[in-house]
Amino acid sequence: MIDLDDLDRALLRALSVDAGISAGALGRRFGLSQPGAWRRIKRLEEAGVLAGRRIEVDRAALGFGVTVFLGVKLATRGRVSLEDFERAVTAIPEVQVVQHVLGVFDYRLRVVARDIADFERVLRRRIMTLPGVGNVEANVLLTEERRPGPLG
Amino acid sequence: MIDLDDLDRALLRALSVDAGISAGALGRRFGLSQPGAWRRIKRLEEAGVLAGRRIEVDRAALGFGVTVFLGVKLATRGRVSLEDFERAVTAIPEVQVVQHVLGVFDYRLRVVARDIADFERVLRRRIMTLPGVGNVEANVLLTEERRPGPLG
DNA sequence: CTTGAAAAGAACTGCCT
DNA sequence: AGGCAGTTCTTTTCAAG
Repeated sequence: MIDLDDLDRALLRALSVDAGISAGALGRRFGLSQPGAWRRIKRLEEAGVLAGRRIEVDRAALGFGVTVFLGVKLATRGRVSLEDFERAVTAIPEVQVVQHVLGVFDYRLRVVARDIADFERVLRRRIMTLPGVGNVEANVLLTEERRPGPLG
Repeated sequence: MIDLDDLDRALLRALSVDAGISAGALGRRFGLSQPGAWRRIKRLEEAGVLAGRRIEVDRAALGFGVTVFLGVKLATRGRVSLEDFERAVTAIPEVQVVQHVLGVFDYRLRVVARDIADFERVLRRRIMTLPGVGNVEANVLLTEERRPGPLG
């Protein structure tokens, strides 16, 4: 667990908005030289704070206009059912995120579909047939806003 | 709404795992020249499919070991309360994601905290005091797995 | 920490098939 | 659409203050 100074936090915030900025541009923005900014970024990567670079895919542009969050409560319990469920849910292409959680539900899923009719097909034929599924609760995404979050 | 061929899908899948791969390396992997791969990536960006490049920050490495998903039902209704709620919730640094949803809840929040005691502080002093908050439901994150999802 | 420089590599452009 | 060759820019490493 490393702790960052203000400059590290500023760099992480800028990279959270757009990871495509060059080290030189970042340095100019925050009063550092190009190698100076570069070394700080490298240090954050080696410390594991900067865990990776990912692209953001606009699902709506690909015709997947519906995103649904599902809370899933398993009916059966025990170690076996968790593994069975995870293996089966991972095989569904429409499932984008699988979160094992503690609380009212056992799992939270992020599911994408072309439209509501397509989502109903996924729900009935894929989700409800998963091994051990009990209660299922759905929330349809309207808008989503990501924020930098706390950085130490 | 553009539709992709197999090569576009392969490129997007590879970039979903690691957006740091160069166009040259991608081309070698899928039988394209460097400019060939580069032009496809550029086309995906201009079509809006590749919406951006983001970094992934490991919150646990920064001392934020607890992630909680909150479902929030507003008590009061109407256009005003939605905007009030959104403005207030956006000002909480621990709130990483704000999702306006349809269903049992009105909003879903992703909240990070240092530990459970810290989360309780955020919940009592920040979340429960938000304008219009009614029912709140919590799920604590254990593990999370992201998958490429469908690409057309 | 900085500047400056140099080598390697990646990004980008034009022309051609 | 794709490849080849060349140019420009960034990354990456170095020396020195």
